[in-house]
Amino acid sequence: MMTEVEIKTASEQTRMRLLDAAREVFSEHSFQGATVREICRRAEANVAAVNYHFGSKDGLLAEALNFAQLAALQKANVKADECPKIRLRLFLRDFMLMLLDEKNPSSQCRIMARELADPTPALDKIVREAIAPLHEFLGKLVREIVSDKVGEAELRRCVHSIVGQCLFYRHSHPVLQRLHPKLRYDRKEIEAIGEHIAEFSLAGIKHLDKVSRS
Amino acid sequence: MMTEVEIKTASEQTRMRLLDAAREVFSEHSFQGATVREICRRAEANVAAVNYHFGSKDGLLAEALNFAQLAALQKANVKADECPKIRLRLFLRDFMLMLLDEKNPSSQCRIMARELADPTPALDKIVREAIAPLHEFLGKLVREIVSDKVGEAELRRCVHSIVGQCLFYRHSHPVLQRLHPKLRYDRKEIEAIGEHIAEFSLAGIKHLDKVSRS
Amino acid sequence: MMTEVEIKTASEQTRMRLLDAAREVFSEHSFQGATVREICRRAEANVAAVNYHFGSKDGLLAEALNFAQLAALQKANVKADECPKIRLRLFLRDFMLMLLDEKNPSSQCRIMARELADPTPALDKIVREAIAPLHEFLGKLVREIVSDKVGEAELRRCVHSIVGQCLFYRHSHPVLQRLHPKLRYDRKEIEAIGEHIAEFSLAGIKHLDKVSRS
Amino acid sequence: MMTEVEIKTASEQTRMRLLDAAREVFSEHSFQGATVREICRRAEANVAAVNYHFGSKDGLLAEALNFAQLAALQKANVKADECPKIRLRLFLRDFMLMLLDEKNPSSQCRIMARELADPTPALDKIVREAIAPLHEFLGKLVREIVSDKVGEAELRRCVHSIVGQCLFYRHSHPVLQRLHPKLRYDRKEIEAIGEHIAEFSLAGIKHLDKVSRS
DNA sequence: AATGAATGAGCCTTCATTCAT
DNA sequence: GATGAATGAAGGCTCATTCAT
Repeated sequence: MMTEVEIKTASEQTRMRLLDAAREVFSEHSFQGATVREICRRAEANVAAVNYHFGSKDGLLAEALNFAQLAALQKANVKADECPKIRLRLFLRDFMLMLLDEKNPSSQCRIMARELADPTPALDKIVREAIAPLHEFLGKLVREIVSDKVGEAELRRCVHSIVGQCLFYRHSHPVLQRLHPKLRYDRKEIEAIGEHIAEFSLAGIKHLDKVSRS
Repeated sequence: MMTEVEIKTASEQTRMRLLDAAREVFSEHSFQGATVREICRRAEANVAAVNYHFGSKDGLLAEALNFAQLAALQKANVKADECPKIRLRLFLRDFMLMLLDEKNPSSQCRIMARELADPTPALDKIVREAIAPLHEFLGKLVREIVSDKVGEAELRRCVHSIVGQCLFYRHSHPVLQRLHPKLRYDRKEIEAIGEHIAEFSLAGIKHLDKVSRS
Repeated sequence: MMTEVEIKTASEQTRMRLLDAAREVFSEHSFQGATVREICRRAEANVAAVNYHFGSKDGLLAEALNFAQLAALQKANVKADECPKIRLRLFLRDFMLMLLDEKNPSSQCRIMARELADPTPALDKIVREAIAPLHEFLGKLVREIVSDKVGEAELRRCVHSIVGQCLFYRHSHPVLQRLHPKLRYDRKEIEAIGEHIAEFSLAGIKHLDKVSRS
Repeated sequence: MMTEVEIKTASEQTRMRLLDAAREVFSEHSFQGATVREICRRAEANVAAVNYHFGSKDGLLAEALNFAQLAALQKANVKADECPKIRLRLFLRDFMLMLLDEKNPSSQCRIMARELADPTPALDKIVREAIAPLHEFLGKLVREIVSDKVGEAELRRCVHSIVGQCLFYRHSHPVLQRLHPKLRYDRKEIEAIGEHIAEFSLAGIKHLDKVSRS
């Protein structure tokens, strides 16, 4: 005899498997390129399961996106009692690991990175729940580093410069593979990239700060 | 009375209209998302016209991509008898105008930016003919700025940082529109962005150069 | 109230209707000439049904072909405890009924006869599962009639002569209709044809046997 | 300056090349399987040439068919002052060479053999101009061998048996290639086949004659 | 007269979705 | 509640044919 919890879980298990499979497939192909059938096949579920559980392919994407890890990263970073430069370094290392490390189970950021360019019904949610907070977080962090003389527009561009560098490695992955076939994104390489972006960006930020003051 | 040139082009006009429409549609949707029918509709041509003129949708993409303008930019830049820093500034301004200015008829870079993440049969061509030369060009330019102490890997990452910042504005356009609805990419704004990327990157490059020397 | 068998078949009915319609259409037109739409129309099924149930048009042909009846004929013939000549007569009568009798639901042989000349992906299967066994069967039967003096090549040609005569009536049906518009293939006529082929062939075989011995 | 004859020939040459190419392609693929483009490609003519010269694909087939060689064969055979049995042997040898010898430029019979089963607008012409005369010719030839006791129906079946054996080798060529991959239709093999059909058929005919007399 | 360009109907197939159980 | 079966719109592409020169 099954307990109610077990029954719930049994019913929830398919749901979970679908979400996992969806994250996998959406991060490999684009939203358009992914097919409901492939997702259901990997989740060992019926073709109709997606529509049954999530209403539509769009609904599945919306639910598959869960930015808890990204939010946790920011939260943890804010708590860290370090100077802002060190916190930027730490954040960039973790963020790049999240974006590039295949072993990292959090593929939401990889999906997010894919969908940026191709407006999906889910894009509004992505922007609202993940990207806007991320930009805000980075904006505050940079603001801690620079003086008030740096204008909002310039500050925003600094954030864009940082985010742009990070996303580039994820977004242009197929290109980089062709340009440098030997390159492997192991943990060491990813950390080196994070470190590079931090150094590069901190120098850029400081320079712009200095220019603004004068 | 038609001139000889006009007669020649008369038979080429459909071809041109198809290429123009293709560039439009490919840069709006992804390669997968674009449909031959939509392209033909805009080109006021028959559905079969694409296959007649270009063999296939793939063939159309391959022909629609023409990196002449990007190559010209690099060529002109190399000829400029300026110091490398100024040349980087100039290049970034022109490159951003190419990527962002809607009035700029060269949408190839916009298409290119789209296809980076989603390997298409045409990606190899894009990498070979446009991206590899671009990276090589920027690598040489950065090398002129830094000392030999900076290793190849670090130099490559500097190029990635520059390209990443540039592509971000094109690639994340739908996102940025949602984040900052008021922002308009007029010529002045685009030039400011180019200037920002130049300042930001030059500072980053110089910093990494200094670190390498020590 | 449905029996269990009916329930089982209920979900298979569309499949069966598709197979029946396919056999009909494939035997009327060639594989190339037949269209999935026409098959689905006759089966009162959706255009996508063929791909859903059989993967492709090729897959449908492969499944539509089922040589059970032809194999059964050979099996039953082998068991018959008669002299080989009588068994040849019996086989030819049944084979011609299979090929020509419109009332005979086994249209596989009619499809088979169509595809012989126009290699289809399914031809290999047809040859392997139907034609090769048929030729082997007839080869053995003829061998029982003739002495060992008759060489393999000659024996094979005897089989070809028999099969050629049989297929002619099926294959050249449209021609024969035009040549002899009054002729109807009722059961009596078909049996007369089978009897003719048997007499004609037995005489040919015996003659070649005699020639080989001398 | 071109002479009128040369002009005519120049104009006729494309026509001829189209007919040659059509015969080639029609005998390789079926009428449906053959494409106008492929024919024009081989004839080094424009895609529109077929419709220009022959009105349609159907018209091309109708004109491509020319049974002169087959008719000549029959005519020559009738003139031969031999006994009917020898004339049957001769005819079968030449007919098989016409059907099977790739070096034989007369591909009409090969086309004819293809189209028998798939009613084409051209089939009526084929039957009228080639098949009916052929059957009549063979009917007369067989009649010379047998007594008046043999009925018309039986005589007709004898003709069918002969034609069926001959066409089998052409029609089932793809099958025979799979059954006996080593077999090659060189001149020697073709003549052996013709000889076999003659011996086999003569024995069949004589037997049926004897049966009818009794 | 003769052709490169263009046409549109139709092909097989794939897709997200809905239906009947 | 959950699923195998079925749907129909749309996809890229091929074809014989026609058009404009």
